[in-house]
Amino acid sequence: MANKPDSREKILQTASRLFQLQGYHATGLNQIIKESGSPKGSLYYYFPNGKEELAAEAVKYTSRYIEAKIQSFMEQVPDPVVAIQEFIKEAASQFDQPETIKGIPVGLLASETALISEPLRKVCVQAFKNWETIIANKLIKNGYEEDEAVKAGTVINSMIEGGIMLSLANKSKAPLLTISESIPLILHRKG
Amino acid sequence: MANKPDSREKILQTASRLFQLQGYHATGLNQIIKESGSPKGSLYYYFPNGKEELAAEAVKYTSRYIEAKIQSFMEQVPDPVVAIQEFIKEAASQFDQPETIKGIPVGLLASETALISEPLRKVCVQAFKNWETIIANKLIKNGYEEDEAVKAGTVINSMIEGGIMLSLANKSKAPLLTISESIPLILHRKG
DNA sequence: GTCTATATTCTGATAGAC
DNA sequence: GTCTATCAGAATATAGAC
Repeated sequence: MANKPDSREKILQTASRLFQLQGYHATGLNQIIKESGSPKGSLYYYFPNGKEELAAEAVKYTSRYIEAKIQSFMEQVPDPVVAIQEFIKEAASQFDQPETIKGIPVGLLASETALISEPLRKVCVQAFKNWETIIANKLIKNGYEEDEAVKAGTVINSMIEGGIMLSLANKSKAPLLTISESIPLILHRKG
Repeated sequence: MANKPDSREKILQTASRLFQLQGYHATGLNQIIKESGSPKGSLYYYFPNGKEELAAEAVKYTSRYIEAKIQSFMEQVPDPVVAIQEFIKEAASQFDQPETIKGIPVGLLASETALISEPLRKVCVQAFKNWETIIANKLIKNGYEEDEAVKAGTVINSMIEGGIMLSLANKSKAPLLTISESIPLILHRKG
């Protein structure tokens, strides 16, 4: 059980990176198979439903990565305000120099496909929900009422996604850092 | 001076609508000329630099429209918190039923093109800056310190753009309404 | 099962008729 | 100046060799 679907993994990894960076429509299947080094036949063998299926799997792949990262910050930093701020600062750091930008989670792909593909829309919605739940659970664990925690999760997720978009457009980490500064305002002490 | 560049205006109007709704890469020039009823020759006559120039003009066109709308809310509602909340609620209303969705300002196009077209990136950045300035000026007029007002403008703009994205993906106005509820937290009384 | 070569459609762009 | 017909290339997808 050592060398199983290594080719599938490579395609998925390359696709995830390119979809995040360029979006759905700007990323061609030819580019994916070229950069991953795999032939096009493998792509349709592993993802019989073509681009849409590949993109859906890529979103799940990216989502799990981000989930793990958020979870890690929440577990390691006791104060939820500081934990969220540290996560945002880490996300901001990549916008320092344009050539270091690695990806724009799934906001871009979600916007592109929400009106044209139900399967893709649903995996994006699920990704957002998972992230928001991790944040909300951290807040609940720290004394927040459930309803307030869930709403705060949505607000913080919006701020981060919007902030990533502004940082990308401005080629500057400044917008995301400003967002980070405002987190204490959203999470005023409750309990 | 009655029937001047009526054809140009029609192309621009159709292009603006489609770019907002579908994004840059998903919107073909053929679709624009088909829906606007104009021939392709006219498009390249009025926009010699092709798709990129047309998209840049479309962003400016959309930006002016949104500017006027924000300005209108800021002038008619005295309290800045209520004014911003009313603007967000109006933006949210279109996500009630999917078929009524008119557009996603410029966030989608900005994300798609930030890394591949400097001219497009710059017009998007300018649009964001204009909107943020209108909000910041309203806050300054109501006793906010300039530095705080500018930062609040960025935060609110991020929340709105992120909220639009979430509402689009969820096909629900709920995320934007939650954003609206959280505006008082950002704009706690200062002066 | 893995991969290559090809089919079909559509893209942005242009040349040139009127 | 206004528009039509067409270009070369890229898109997704498939057929079929091995």
